[in-house]
Amino acid sequence: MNNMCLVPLTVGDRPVAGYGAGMGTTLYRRVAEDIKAAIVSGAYQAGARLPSEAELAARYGASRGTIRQAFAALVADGVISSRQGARRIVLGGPRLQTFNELVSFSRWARAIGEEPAGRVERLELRAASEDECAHLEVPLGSRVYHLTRVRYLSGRPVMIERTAYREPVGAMVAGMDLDVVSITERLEDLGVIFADAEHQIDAVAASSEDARLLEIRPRLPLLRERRRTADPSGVMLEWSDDRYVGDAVAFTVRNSASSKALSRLPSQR
Amino acid sequence: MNNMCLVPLTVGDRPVAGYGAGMGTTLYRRVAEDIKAAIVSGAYQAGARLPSEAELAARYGASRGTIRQAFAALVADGVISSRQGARRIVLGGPRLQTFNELVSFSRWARAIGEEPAGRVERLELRAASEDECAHLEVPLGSRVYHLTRVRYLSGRPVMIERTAYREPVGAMVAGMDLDVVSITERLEDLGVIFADAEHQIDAVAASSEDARLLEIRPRLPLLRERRRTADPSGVMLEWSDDRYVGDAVAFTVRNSASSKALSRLPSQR
DNA sequence: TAGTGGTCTAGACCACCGC
DNA sequence: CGGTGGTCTAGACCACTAG
Repeated sequence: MNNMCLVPLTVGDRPVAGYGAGMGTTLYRRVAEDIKAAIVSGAYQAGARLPSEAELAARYGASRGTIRQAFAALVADGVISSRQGARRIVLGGPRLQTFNELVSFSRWARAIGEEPAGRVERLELRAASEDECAHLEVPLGSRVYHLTRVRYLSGRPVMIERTAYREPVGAMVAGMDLDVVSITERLEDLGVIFADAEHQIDAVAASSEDARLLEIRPRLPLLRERRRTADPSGVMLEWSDDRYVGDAVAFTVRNSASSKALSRLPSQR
Repeated sequence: MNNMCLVPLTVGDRPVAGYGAGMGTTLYRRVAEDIKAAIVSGAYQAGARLPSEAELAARYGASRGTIRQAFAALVADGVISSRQGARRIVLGGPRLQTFNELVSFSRWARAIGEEPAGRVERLELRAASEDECAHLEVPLGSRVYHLTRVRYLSGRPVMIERTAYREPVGAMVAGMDLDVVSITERLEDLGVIFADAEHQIDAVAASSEDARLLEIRPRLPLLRERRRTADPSGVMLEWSDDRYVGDAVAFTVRNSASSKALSRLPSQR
């Protein structure tokens, strides 16, 4: 019983991605990585029963608490399910994305093997509307940067983003080569940290400007995502209205009795 | 320092809802409930710093691990955020819903103070399509129950649900008074347990049938939620295609680097 | 009934934040 | 620098599942 896929990696390991693994990573993250890798590799199919806590604890020379922490991360990600008394089982379905892939169109595009691109339609510094002040939590009358950009997936226009950036960040955005780079990644290079995001998703008909920019007919259904992103201390950084061509994109959410991260709201009026 | 909102409830307490609280509940759930209640009551505004683990441990006479478990539940729910070295802070925004409110239209409607209703358009037992067999994970040629129902919020039609139920469950559904009851709640009374759900959300144009049932014009944008729900052992119970009137409903998702439960997918084609 | 996960404790060391 | 959260241990008892 040595060459199992769940045996801890020894040397020269370079964890691919996921739980922030790396060289100086924590034990429970590595356990979670190993289990996830084993699932992705097909060693554990959907519905398969995973090893018990006790077995993994022995295999890694770790305490039970550490193994439980690893499993908890996988449950939170919707990868496995857990019930008292029974072995944990693998949940099928699409692989989930990292937080960063959700906030950055470019990162998401590359993660699914598509080539992201962007074309700036409008960039301006202007007084924020009342609505924008509320969402960005800045005083009335503040000036914010507005960016309107068309995003492409392998050459096809699939999304319009209309984003308002709060002041310290807006100035950084204004100085970028917006047609090429990922703003999110560029801002992170500059020390801006995106920590929490709140997404609101609904369906709207394409306006005439939407239709022109996306090269579709007006009134076709668009999937709208309005997003607020905050830094680690809770300061709002951006407020964005993104509209996807209806047949281009869908959102998926996995939830269970223990992990509830999605909410359904009635729209105003 | 006694009558604080975070002091553990003594006797005769009847926790309202949320973390599965009740009389014979666990300590960490009660701590989480108390904190959440304090946030909802306004004692801790968005951005406020919460008490430290050590302080709460002392106040509840609990160990640090238990308090951490309570905080972890709140982080998973997107209610608070957490970073090493700094006090936890309250995140603003809409209150999230329980898993049950997400799966059951009726429960959701009542939670937001609206009166749910339903009108059966069609109910039939027929052979499942190839697509349905795949989603319900039943053999090709299986028979499944199909239900088409229009759902109302305080008298206004806002959603069409087209649901396929896997066999053991379908028979139960067929025997219900579908115009009145919540199917989900009724099934739970009969011992069926909904444990995990996977939601896929996109935008589509209303078909002529959609338009007729929802009393709107054809081609208006609808928010479509396709949902698969499984029982605790991973057996698929239902596969549903729900379509909401565009300006009636939106979904919101809160995510952060530690809790990633949402995924964005390109649709086929 | 044996195995397994859920809850809880008491203590330890470290990394990070803010003063 | 002290306070704080992040990680980890070793052990205990209980509730539930499955054979």
